Amino acid sequence: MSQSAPSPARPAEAAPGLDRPAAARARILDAALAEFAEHGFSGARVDAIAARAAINKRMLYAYVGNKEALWLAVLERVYAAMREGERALNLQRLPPEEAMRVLVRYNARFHAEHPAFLALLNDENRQRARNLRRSTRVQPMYSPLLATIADLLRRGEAEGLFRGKVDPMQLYISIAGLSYFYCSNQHTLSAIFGRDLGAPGEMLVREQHVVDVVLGYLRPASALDRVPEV
Amino acid sequence: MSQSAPSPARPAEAAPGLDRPAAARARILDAALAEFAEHGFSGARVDAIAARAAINKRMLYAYVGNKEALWLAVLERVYAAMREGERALNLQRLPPEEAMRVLVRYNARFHAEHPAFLALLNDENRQRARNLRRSTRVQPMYSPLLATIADLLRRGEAEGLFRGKVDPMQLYISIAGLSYFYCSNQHTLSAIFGRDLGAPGEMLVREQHVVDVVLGYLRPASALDRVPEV
Amino acid sequence: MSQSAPSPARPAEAAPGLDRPAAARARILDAALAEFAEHGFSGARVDAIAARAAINKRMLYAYVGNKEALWLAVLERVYAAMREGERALNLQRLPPEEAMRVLVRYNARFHAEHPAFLALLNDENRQRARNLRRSTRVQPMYSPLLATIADLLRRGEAEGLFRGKVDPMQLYISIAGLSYFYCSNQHTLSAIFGRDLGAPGEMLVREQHVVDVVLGYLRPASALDRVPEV
Amino acid sequence: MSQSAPSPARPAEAAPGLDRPAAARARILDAALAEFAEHGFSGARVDAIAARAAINKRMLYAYVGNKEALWLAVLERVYAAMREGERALNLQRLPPEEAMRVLVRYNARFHAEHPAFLALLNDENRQRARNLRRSTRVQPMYSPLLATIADLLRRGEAEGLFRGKVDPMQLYISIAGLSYFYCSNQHTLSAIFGRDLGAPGEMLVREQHVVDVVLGYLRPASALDRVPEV
DNA sequence: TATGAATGAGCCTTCATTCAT
DNA sequence: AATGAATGAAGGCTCATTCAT
Repeated sequence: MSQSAPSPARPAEAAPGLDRPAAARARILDAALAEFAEHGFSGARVDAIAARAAINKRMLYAYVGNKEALWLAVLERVYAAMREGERALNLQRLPPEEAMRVLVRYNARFHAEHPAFLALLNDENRQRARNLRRSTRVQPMYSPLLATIADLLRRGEAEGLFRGKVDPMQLYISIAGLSYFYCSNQHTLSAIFGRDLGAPGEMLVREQHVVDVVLGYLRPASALDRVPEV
Repeated sequence: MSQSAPSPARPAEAAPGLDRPAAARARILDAALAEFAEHGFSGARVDAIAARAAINKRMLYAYVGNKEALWLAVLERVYAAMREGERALNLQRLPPEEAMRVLVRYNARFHAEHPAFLALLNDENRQRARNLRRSTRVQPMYSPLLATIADLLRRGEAEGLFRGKVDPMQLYISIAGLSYFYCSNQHTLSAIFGRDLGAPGEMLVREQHVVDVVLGYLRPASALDRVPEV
Repeated sequence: MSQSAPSPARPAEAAPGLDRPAAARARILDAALAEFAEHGFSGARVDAIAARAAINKRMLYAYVGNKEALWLAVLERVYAAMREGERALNLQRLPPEEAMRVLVRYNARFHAEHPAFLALLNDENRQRARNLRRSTRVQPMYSPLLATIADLLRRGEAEGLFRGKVDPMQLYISIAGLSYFYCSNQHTLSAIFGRDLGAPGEMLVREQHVVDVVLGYLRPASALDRVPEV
Repeated sequence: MSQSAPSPARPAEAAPGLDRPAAARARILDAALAEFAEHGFSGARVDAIAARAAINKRMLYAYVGNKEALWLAVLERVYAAMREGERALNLQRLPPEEAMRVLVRYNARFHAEHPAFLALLNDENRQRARNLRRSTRVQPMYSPLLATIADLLRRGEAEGLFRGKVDPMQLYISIAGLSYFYCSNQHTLSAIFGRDLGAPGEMLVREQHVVDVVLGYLRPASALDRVPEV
């Protein structure tokens, strides 16, 4: 049909705004993310990725290089997505306490909604970040985040809402860890505690708990009259 | 037969108190833990495990069955070790705040000192706890822990030291997550933040931070005069 | 079309005296010779040839057919070049001994300067001359050569310079073999004898040796007063 | 049957004097030589080698390592065979002229009877002796040969049979080259000259020619009365 | 004429597992 | 109890060749 209608606007492809190669590359990365998350790096099968992406295996290699390059590309893309979401929160425009709550909830939900990302990160850590260390794109994403958090803490402390002397990096790691662990280890935890921690209700409970922990921790010693509410 | 005849007279083995098969089995599990942690389940090589254990590959199969059974055996052993350590803390004999501190620090150190355990758990979660769910040994280990924590929280609340309405399981997951994430993701975090988070000094800083977060969170709203000290 | 219109006015091409297709074809053959010589027929990559020739792979197929046709084209061209050089020596105009020396030296230098030709021939022989046998162009090149050599031998014998009963073909094969083997097997010989036989000085020594062998052999039994000089 | 007759002399194998692994290894090398000679290194198929050797592909890798190691093993074995034959000629016990004739004929026949060796050498040279250079076993085989030839030349010169100032290495390369080229390039030469140079009769003619060339060349200037006979 | 994308078969290598002793 | 040899099925990657434009 696109042959009989040679409108130059539509590049003969379904994917909107992407030419054929770019669309194929995107399909490949999606497929790879899924496969890697399900089976880990070693367990993932390039054939399976090609099949998922509905692309010829040879083209996959033409587009991405090899399994390792594919891994790194996926990793970078997913890091970028997470950071871009954080950036879009515009935390600096919110009052400190609300900003903190928003950040915590964003993290919790991102982790809950992107189990593949967690799986990927875990395997990358098993390899001692061998691939990520080679990337020049990820590290620069994180200094703005730390700056934002530092600013938040300063503002909160100035307003008497937050305790002082909190290291932004440690705090960020705590925020992330509180929901990361719950999501990443959801299956073993469920098995251990005999409870389905992946159920929607349970996720919400956890999210609230994480908010409570973070804000509870940040309370200044003198804030007897303030309790974090929902 | 060697089980029914624990005669200490036969010193054909180096391992003290273990008969030959038991020693071999132990060597196999050690080797498997290391190999699995380094390469993940799929990446681990049965040949490599046999070589590490200095045992014939055929014997390995005779002792453990196959790769999957090996995985589960390793997993159970490591869970048991961790829980046994927690049990030995005898938290119920300590005052609530100190008990909490001890529990948090134990967790932090266990995670720091057993990276292989974390790697194993991550891969098990990637498989949706397929193997762990089959285990009948691990789940029973954890109800006593939750009971202990619940008791701790009750006592702390009664003494006006802890806030009320804290879910023991959520708290335990938080305690674990705060140090788990830091240790498990140490390499990617180091890459991202351009800082070696595995350095001994950094580990201690983290440990203190985790203690602060947990106890800071647990402070009751009215505890204006209490600040967690080192 | 560019053949029927050899207007020198259209300078759209760098190659002088060649229209576009012919220039492309020449580039392809050069590229193929190099690639085939380096990697052998099976090891040569069509992609690499196209890249070396700076031409689209599809065009390569349009111009030459396929890998095998390409091989034959290269082979024929290189045979033709060698024979053309021999023809241009105009041996029949020289006195027999000098003519022989010139022929021997030409051969030696051609082999030394065209290692790719040797590599090609070797691989063609491995295939039992499968391709060359299909060629109708090469065989006719060689009868004039044999005639020339036969004439040389006759003249030399008549003048009492050469021994009699020498088969021109055997002699030609000997002349070729004496330098071919040295050049073609230069690397293994160098390894075996622990000496770099490819060094310029060594090549000259070899060339002189080959002249000595051929002329020494051709001496008639009664030629006590003649010694081949440099 | 070997089970019911546990005679320790027969190692349950058909191959005489070889245990199972050694026999398998020998079969592999034979198969590899044939395959490499027919198809070159790149064209040779490991599957085909395994099939020819009637061995499981996996075992082939267990025995030899990989394709390259296989190549080198074959190369070394064939070099050793050739040199061992030369050594067994016991040239130093023969009068110089006869010794030379024997050496030349041995070379010619070895080349004629081992086309696979030639094919192997050609491909090794295409790779610039990449593998052979790594071998520590081949080079030492050749110094005794050169010493023998040098001794031959000395004795011949002393007896007034050979010319002086002949470099043993150059002479050896000439001897080899005269028959190597004929054999190695037999198929292209046959195609070019329209004659089957591989026919038994033709081989004998060539052999005689090579003897004539070598001994003809070696004649001293004053040896008017000596002509090399058959 | 010229080109980027596509393809199916095949290659080297490795794996978890079992046989035969 | 213990071992070296064996195996069939993949797995990552590449190739010569052709399609669609």
